[in-house]
Amino acid sequence: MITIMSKRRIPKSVTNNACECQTDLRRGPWTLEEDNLLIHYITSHGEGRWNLLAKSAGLMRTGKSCRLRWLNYLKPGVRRGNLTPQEELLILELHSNLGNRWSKIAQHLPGRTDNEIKNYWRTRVQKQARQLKFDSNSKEFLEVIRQFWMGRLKESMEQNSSLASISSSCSSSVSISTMETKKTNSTSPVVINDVPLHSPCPNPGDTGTDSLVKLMCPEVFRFSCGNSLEGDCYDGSSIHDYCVQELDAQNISVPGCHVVNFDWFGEELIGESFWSNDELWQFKNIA
DNA sequence: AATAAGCCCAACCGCTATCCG
DNA sequence: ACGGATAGCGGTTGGGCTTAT
Repeated sequence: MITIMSKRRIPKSVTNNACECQTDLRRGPWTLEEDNLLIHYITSHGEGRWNLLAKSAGLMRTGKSCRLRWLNYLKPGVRRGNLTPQEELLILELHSNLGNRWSKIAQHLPGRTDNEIKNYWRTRVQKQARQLKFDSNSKEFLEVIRQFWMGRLKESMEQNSSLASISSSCSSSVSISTMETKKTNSTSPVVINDVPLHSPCPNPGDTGTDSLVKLMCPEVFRFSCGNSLEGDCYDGSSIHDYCVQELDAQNISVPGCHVVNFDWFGEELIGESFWSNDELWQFKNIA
């Protein structure tokens, strides 16, 4: 039995909602008693006909409210709690294909609701976009998501799977090019590895750091291309210093691409901190 | 310790699509 | 074909909680 009490809006009455044609309807957080009524009624009579259901169950709620409460909270199988890296990755992938079609995305994540996914997107992903000063729907931000966020998620999944415990002196580096898309035989759309993943770095041997430089400041990347960055173990500060140094050394004036006073990310950005504060810096495009 | 700011997410709102008589 | 009821969707709100000052 789900007994999590809602902490939301203070219940209040609304009189004579024109659509619901019912007086003195309750709004706000659901009480345990209401939850029990709803669960009991649906267990006995099934879902559907929500307005009728609300009345028959003795709930002073709109049918809409009952439906939402059931689907998002009470229905058996609804999962709560933090999204797994697999789920996050799948959401990012699906959103890149489907856009804000939350219900469609939710169909691929059993137990997760469209509301939850929507909230995740708004609170986590759009927050990232704001911090990077991107439009969350912009091509640039989508690229950042593909290159780094997804990379970190895949990396995390690999680490969690304990398939390899390679000790490295550079565990925090982003090595997208080495991330493999593992295949499974599953036909379920839920399985992340069956989702066509975006291509890794175009250059074999390209390091995550190189990719970051390339993405954030292509002009610097071009100068460093082939010379790499002496390994794949650079934190954000090093990259920034490198870019500034290269820009200065080459006397590069880069239209639309500056390395500006960067602003490190906080530690607790996204769940398990896939983007650490040493991996990205803020930059601006100057048109 | 007190207060402010920001985050999280359940719940609501408005709109559109679909169903059904 | 029409209109009302219902279902479903995406956007928005706002209150409790956490963190920063």
